[in-house]
Formats: sequence, structure tokens, C-alpha cells
Amino acid sequence: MAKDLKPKARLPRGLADRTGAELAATHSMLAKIRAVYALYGFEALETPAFEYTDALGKFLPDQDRPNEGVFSFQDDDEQWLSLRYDLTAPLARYVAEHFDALPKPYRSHRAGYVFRNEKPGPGRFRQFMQCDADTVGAPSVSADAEICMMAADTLEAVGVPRGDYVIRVNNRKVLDGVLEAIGLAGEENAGRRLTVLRAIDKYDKFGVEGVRLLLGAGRKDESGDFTKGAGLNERQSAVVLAMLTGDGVTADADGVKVEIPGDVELAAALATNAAFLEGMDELNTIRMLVAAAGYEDRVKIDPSVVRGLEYYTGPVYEAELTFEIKDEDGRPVRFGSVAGGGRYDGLVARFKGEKVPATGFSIGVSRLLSALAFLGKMDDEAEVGPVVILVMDKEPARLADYMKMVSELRANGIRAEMYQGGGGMKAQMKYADKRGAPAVVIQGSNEKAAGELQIKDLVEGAKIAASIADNAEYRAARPAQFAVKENELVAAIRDVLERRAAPTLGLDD
RNA sequence: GCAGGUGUAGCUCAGUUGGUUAGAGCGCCGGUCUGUGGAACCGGAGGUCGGUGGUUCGAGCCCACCCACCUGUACCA
Repeated sequence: MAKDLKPKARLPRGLADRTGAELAATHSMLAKIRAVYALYGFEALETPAFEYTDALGKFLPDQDRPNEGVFSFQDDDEQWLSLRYDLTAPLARYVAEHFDALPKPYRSHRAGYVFRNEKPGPGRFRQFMQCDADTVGAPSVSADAEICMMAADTLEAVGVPRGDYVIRVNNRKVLDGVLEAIGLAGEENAGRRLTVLRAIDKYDKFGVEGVRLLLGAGRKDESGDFTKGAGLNERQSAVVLAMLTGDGVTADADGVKVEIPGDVELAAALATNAAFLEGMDELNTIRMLVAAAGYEDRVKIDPSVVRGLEYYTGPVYEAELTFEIKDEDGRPVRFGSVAGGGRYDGLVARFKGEKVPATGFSIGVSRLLSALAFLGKMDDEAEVGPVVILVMDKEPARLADYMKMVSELRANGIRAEMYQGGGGMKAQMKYADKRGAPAVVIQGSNEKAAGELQIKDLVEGAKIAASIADNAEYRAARPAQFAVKENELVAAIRDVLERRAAPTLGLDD
């Protein structure tokens, strides 16, 4: 019976524990990201992990199931609260709440965990970290261009080489114009518009033919599962594909040209569509600004970028890693989008009534970190463990001696601890090894009587040990171990640490 | 959510046409070795064979349902 009551030690699915090296790498990467954001003039802001549900809720994907995808609970006073699922909605709340006191434009950056109650997968968690930067109160596309260029700088700052990434930019107005031109305007076509946008979003993944199928009747995947398409006819699909591939839609200093073979009528409809032209014009401006700053090889216009379906109102952007890497099983790993964002002119207006133009983007910290790990750019150097003082003798007076040694090392800035477990010497050595200790200090009764300490360099010792086959010899040799006077403890440990820091004795060889 | 696949020790996996006490390697703990992390040898712990129900004299193996994970797909603020 008691057995049944024992809780099972297990992590809820979609969550992850993070330890030493990974945490250090995360902190190091965040520091680099923040440095770039700060350099661009963004100031730090932190908002809490949860908000009133209605502050987040309007922009949930499916209005019929407002709790879908979000972790929610009720407060004492029965008001509903939800864990944030991104950092943009809380920013909008913050700006609306403190609007009068904030400088406009308000430029802020923030990092934090967000939560999504949906199916986890490889690299997809229910809690993950984002790091955002936003400009609120900036109507011009120069703010969008700046964000894109900052995204490029940020990726390079964390170690993604130029050429291994691209910031792709599109404009929601261009897509809206295309949809209008092919006759999908109006409330009654909202569902089909979404389907078309989703199909466009799949261009990277499935190519022209895949998108053509999704725009038309539908597409069958490898497992035989069928995805229903948007049901466009061939003429409509041709316009979407012309825009998507750039074959037929061109824009330069002379203006926008649309040519669709055999369909002058729809070509003209698109070429005179107001939203389409405005969107193309904005993209041209972004292109010009980006080129003037010398970013044209890194920030590129790409008509297949769609992003979230709900709140973006203008330019949208996505940072994609372009290098290919194979995993342990030899399968190619696609990192895809590691950051994204766009203009959301309506988000603050939810609280304020008046329109507040804003644009920003968000880095998926965990995803970027795992990509960096594949690139070999992660700061994952093993932490140097503490110097371990072995407990050779458990009498209180001797324990006091050991504690004193620990204090002395700590007072000199050296990580150190006395072994606090119950094991014998062999267990203590194993402990020190597992902790990555650079050295252990040994003082049994013999050394005590002589006023000495034995210090063992564990890194050097492991190397010497590798060449000794016989255990008796190994033990007799006491590799990399030496005696010093009690008052030489700090100096001797410093020597060991310095040797370890030297390249010939590092972990690399 | 949908489709397909996989579930045996901490990890990677064997396990015959259904047959008695479910194995290996690695890892872990201990000993050889009265004061030394490695190596070697020896020993030990660790499994309700994902769960429940069924078929059978007998189920890790067959059947049904459920759960979890993997792959694809859908959704992705």
C-alpha cells in the first residue's frame, strides 16, 4: 500500500531541467544579446510570468476555445489569470498602463520564460525562454528596418557567422493585397484567407508544387495523412505563386510590375490594388534603408514570410539559420526560424482605444542555443569544480582543521569545500573526480604530525594514470601528488590552478 | 488533433513456433587494495517486460482498449 502512495519522480512532459554547462551557456548568450539591444538604445524591462487572462486573451488563436494553448487558473477573487505565452502582449499591457509616463517612442528589451500548453516535440517545450526588443510609438518603417539590422547584429554577436543566417522580410499588406485581388476579400472568406496564408508559409518546406497542392485541393503527406487545401482555382493560384516565387512580380525604382502569363485581368487587379502597392512601397523603403547601412546581404525581402496570423499589420520578419547539420543518426537537422517579429499597430490600441504603432521581434533563446551547440559556438566549457578537502579523520578537532583550510582557500577567492559525505577515502576521491575538482587536499595523522599537507593535482594525475597498467604500481606512484607545508596551502593550490589554465594542460587535449 | 511506428534494468539493446528462475554490454555500488579518482579481475544491487483487461494448462511474445515516446502532418500568439 505504501508503495502505491510513493510519488513517482518524473518531469512533466514538455518541460526540461537545465544544469551547469547549459545554464552557463544560456546566461552567456543572453548577456551578448542584451549587450546588442542596449547598444541600439533599448532599455530593460521585466514583467511578471502571468497576467489577467483578458490582457492576453484577445489574441488567442481560436476565439471559440479561449483557453486552448494557455495555462490558466483562477485567483481568490475568481478573476482568471494566465501564464504569458509571449512577451509582446505583456509589453502592450505595460505600455498602455504607463503610457503617459513613458518616452515615446518607447524602446525596451526583455527576456523571460513563456508558457504554451500544446503538444511538445523535439526542441519544442511548454516552457521556454524568449528575448525580445520592441519599439512602441514608431509609425515609420525605418523602425522595422532597424529591428531587422539589429537582429542580424545579434546573431553575429552570439556566434552565428555571416552567411549562415538570413533575416527575411515581407509585408502583411502585400499578402492582403494579393488576397483581395484574387477575390478573397470580406468576412465570408476569412477562413480561406487563413488557409492560403498557411500554404504560403509552407513554401520553404514543400516548395512550389507543395504550395500549389495546398492552394488547390490539398496535399497528402508521407504517412498518408491528407491536408485539405484552400480550394483556389488555377487562375487564383497562379497569382499567389507569381507573388511567391517572384516570377511575374517585380519591383524596382520605376515602380511595381505584375505579369501573369495569359491573365491580364488578374495581373491588372493586383497591380492596382492599394494595399498591395502600399506594402510593396514599404518593402522598397526597407530595402533601401538596409542597403544604405550595408546589410543588403543579410536582410532580404522574401514573399514567403507569413508569421503569426492574428496581430501583425505591416512588415513581418524572420531570422533563419541557413547552414545544414546532421544529427547523431545522420539525419539533417533543420533549425529554421530562431527569431521573428513584425509590426503590430493594433496591440496597444486594445487597451487605449487610440492606435499606437509598434514593431518588435523575439528570439527563441533555447532554440538558438541548441543551434549554436551544433555550430560548436556554445560556451559549454566544463565548469572548474571546487578544491575538495578530504576528510581523513572524523574527530571534531580534525574537522575544525579541515574547515579552516576551506576558509583560507575561500578567503583567497578559490572555490573549495570540505567533503560532507559519509564515504571513505576512495569514495571521496571519486566524488572529487565527478565534481571536476582541480585538486584535493589530503591531511591524515602522518601529515598532521609533520605539519604538512598532501596535494593531488587531479587533472595531471588522470593523465599519468592512463600510462600505468598495474594497480599496485598506480597506488604506489601517487601520481601528480606532492607535499607542502601547512602554510603553503594557498600558494600550492594556485600553482595547480594556473597549470590547469595553461593550454597544454587544458581539457582540450 | 490526424496518420504511421516504437515501448524489456539508469543507458543501448538481445530474448527462438507462446514453455518453468527474463539476459548482455555500458553505467552504478562493493571487494581484490587496512590512505588514493584510472585500468584489470571478482562480486552485488537494480525489472510489477508501459498499463488494464482478455485468449490459453501456460503470455515479454497472441487479441482489445488505454498511456507514453518517436516520425510525419495540422496548429503555433
